[in-house]
Amino acid sequence: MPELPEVETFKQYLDSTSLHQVIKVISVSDPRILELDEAEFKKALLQEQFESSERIGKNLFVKTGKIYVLFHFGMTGDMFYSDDLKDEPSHSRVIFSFDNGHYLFYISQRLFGKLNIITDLKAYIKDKKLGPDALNMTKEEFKTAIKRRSGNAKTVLMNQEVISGIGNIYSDEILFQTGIHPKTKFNTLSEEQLSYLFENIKKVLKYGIQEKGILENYSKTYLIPHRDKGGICPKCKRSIERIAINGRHGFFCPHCQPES
DNA sequence: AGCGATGTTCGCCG
DNA sequence: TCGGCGAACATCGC
Repeated sequence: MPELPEVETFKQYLDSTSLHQVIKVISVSDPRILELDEAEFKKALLQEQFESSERIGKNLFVKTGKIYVLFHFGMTGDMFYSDDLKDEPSHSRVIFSFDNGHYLFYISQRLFGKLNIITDLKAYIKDKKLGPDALNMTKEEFKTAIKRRSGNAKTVLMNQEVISGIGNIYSDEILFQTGIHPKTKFNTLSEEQLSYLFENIKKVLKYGIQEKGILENYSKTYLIPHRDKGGICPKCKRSIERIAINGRHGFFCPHCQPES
């Protein structure tokens, strides 16, 4: 599921369900999801509580005592909270059992997600070269982040070292709403286009959060509901096209997003 | 049966 | 150094 709006939705879910409960048991059904030794992971968290969480891009950092647990969701991550083990979802990989009899399931169908323990958040962000959070960045941070970027617009938006949080689907939507062709060289965009792009990044991501990342519910005026073969542009009613960029498939409207 | 999927990372090449 | 490209990771559904 997860780009920024989905991870923000997970954050709100975790904050409203899983804080301030002592972790009594951790069950790891597939250790490949852990970026560290399973014993170390458990040692760091057992008898601790999740106190608060912080999201940066697609990363969710959950604080316990003086460390953080990093939840990364890959392409198919999810979480689920329940008071009954029988509710265990398919592809649940790690289960946190709390002292109030509830469980938090970390789900990852394709095992592209990762859990880790982070002792120094600032150092981790620096090490990963994580760009400013796409939702929370200021205009100044945005301008600094994109300085001298010459790659195509879609690739730059999806580069987590430039701005963090935007993935394949939302980059398409943002470029669609801004009227920029996905292959436009970033450093050819005008000041005006950049301002409009900045506004639309915020607007689209906020809308996604408001809709809890449930793409099926998105307004038909968005590109997202039309991202399939035979899709029709909601603005001009012409055909949506699919192109390969950055090892992914992007969708755009050649009429509303002309090549410059 | 084969392809592709909301992500990240690495190696190769220009 | 940057950027484009392809592959790899692992699984499932269309």
